[in-house]
Amino acid sequence: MRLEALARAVIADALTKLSLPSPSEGIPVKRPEKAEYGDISSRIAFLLAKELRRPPQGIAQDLVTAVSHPDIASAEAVGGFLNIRLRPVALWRFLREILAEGEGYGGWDLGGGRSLQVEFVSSNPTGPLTVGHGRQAALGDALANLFSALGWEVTREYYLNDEGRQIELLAKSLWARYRQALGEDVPVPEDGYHGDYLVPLGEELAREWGNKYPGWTPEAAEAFRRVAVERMMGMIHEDLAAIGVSFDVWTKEGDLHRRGLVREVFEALREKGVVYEKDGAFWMRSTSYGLPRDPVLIRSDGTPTYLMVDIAYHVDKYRRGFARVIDVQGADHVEEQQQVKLALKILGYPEGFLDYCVHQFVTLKGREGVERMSTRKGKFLRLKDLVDELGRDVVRYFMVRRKPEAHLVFDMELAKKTSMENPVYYVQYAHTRIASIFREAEKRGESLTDHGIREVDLSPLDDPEEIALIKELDRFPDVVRKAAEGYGPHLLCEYLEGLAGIFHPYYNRVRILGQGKATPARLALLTAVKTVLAKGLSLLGVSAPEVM
RNA sequence: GCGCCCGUAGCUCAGUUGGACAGAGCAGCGGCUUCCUAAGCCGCAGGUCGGAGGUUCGAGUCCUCCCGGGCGUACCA
Repeated sequence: MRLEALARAVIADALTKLSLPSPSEGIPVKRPEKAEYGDISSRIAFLLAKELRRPPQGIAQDLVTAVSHPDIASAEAVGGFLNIRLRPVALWRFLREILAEGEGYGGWDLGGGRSLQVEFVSSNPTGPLTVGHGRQAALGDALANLFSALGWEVTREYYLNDEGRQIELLAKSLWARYRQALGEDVPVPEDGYHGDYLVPLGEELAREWGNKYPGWTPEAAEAFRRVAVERMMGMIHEDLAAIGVSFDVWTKEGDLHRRGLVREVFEALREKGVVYEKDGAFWMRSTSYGLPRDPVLIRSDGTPTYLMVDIAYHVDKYRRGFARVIDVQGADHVEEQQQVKLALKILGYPEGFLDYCVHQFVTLKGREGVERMSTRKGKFLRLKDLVDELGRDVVRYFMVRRKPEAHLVFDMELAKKTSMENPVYYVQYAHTRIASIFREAEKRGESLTDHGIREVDLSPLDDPEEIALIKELDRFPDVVRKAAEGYGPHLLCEYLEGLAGIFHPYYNRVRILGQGKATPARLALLTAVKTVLAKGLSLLGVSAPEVM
């Protein structure tokens, strides 16, 4: 049992003793910011005050007299709050439980093995991945890890849009580069892809194919489309490999069409009476449901829009048996998201099935020319290049360090620093230091065996920083849960930096080895700290090195 | 114009279901290292939480309006 659970149990017991009602929303407990307010406090008296028509402080005082538990050192009523302080023995027991759980510590069984899909990146194969996609890759992968830790069966999925107008433009842009390589002055289409990355490929095709495609014919379009998509996918795979993200399922847009799903879902919407025809196209009556505009589902040339396919894709996800789907997408897709959600609602799919994790964009501070990135204009920094420069861990960590819905200013200066000013190294180095102590302990014959860890006397852990460390370790599972459910891996960064922030000063001040009875106790504590640091970092997709 | 997001210390940002005098890192200033790695540690200073109303015993947190910034507002994806 952890701190919050213990406090709730103790307070529930006191309420029963006093014949007071227990609030339906549960007993609120919180770790106060100030040490003088104890280890854990509750504002329960405020909740009961209205119902009982008594001042909170009086209720809190009654609770103080009724609270009794061998783990509780003291209870106080201050300004209506009930402040509880624990005996160290309770914390030692928490630590022992953490050690017993080992690497599984921090996990939950909330998912119950149900299947959940995280769809992310899903960048069109029109160019390599940019730094912006890097945020999505890091974010999506971290969320997938977090939901796995919550007990969900997680599938990572990439939606591959390998058809349509953008791909046509890509093909034509590549063809233009190919003609240029043959010495012809063919411009890249105005709204095409102007990035340098197509130049060497155009040269390559010029060598390989010679003057086989002098004009932009259907045959040329097909040939250039095929090779362009293939090569762009190759680059995307390189970028994903660089940042260390892999997918379980790749779904191609073309497959959805071939299965007739798009048509079927369109007809289903039509039967619901939300489709109308205008100017030769078919529109969805979204404004009737409060959305700002009606979107086109089927163009006047008979082809479905991206939205229509997207709706069908999500129907497919439901049929594939996912209990929950989280799409990680950029803020420029918000309207699209509203439309998809509306369509699913009209079709009768459950409300909570689909949810979006929307993130804002990345700007690079300290790098000229790529403040605002655009794949089309060829103004971007390739993800792989950033990873090559900074290392995977740094890129990953920086990308998830801010809450998704806020703009991310990627500080190149800070990211390049290898000192502990760089938060990634600050956290990793805490892990490494502990590993280093363990190696030293081994040398000196002071290290703990697995058996020893279970049996060790923890009572020497009475230093305020040792107590603080245990309390912080005790918080870890809640952080994991909040980071997952709130789509906020940044909370995990905060937590890890905080934990490292207690450890480093402690390490600096307190000797671990050669301290008699205190040594095994401290080694046990550091074992738990190390486990939690490693687990936290791994949830973010960041390594926890033994040596740096 | 309309929709969504953001606006907290010089900078980059946290702030859990509204709660106890508003926090961290960096930058600034001042100290500290014979040690299990100084790729460090300690301390000081710094904010009318964009502005104005409102709800509440209590608002950085909820509601309304305004200001500033971003994104979207395509028969593109």
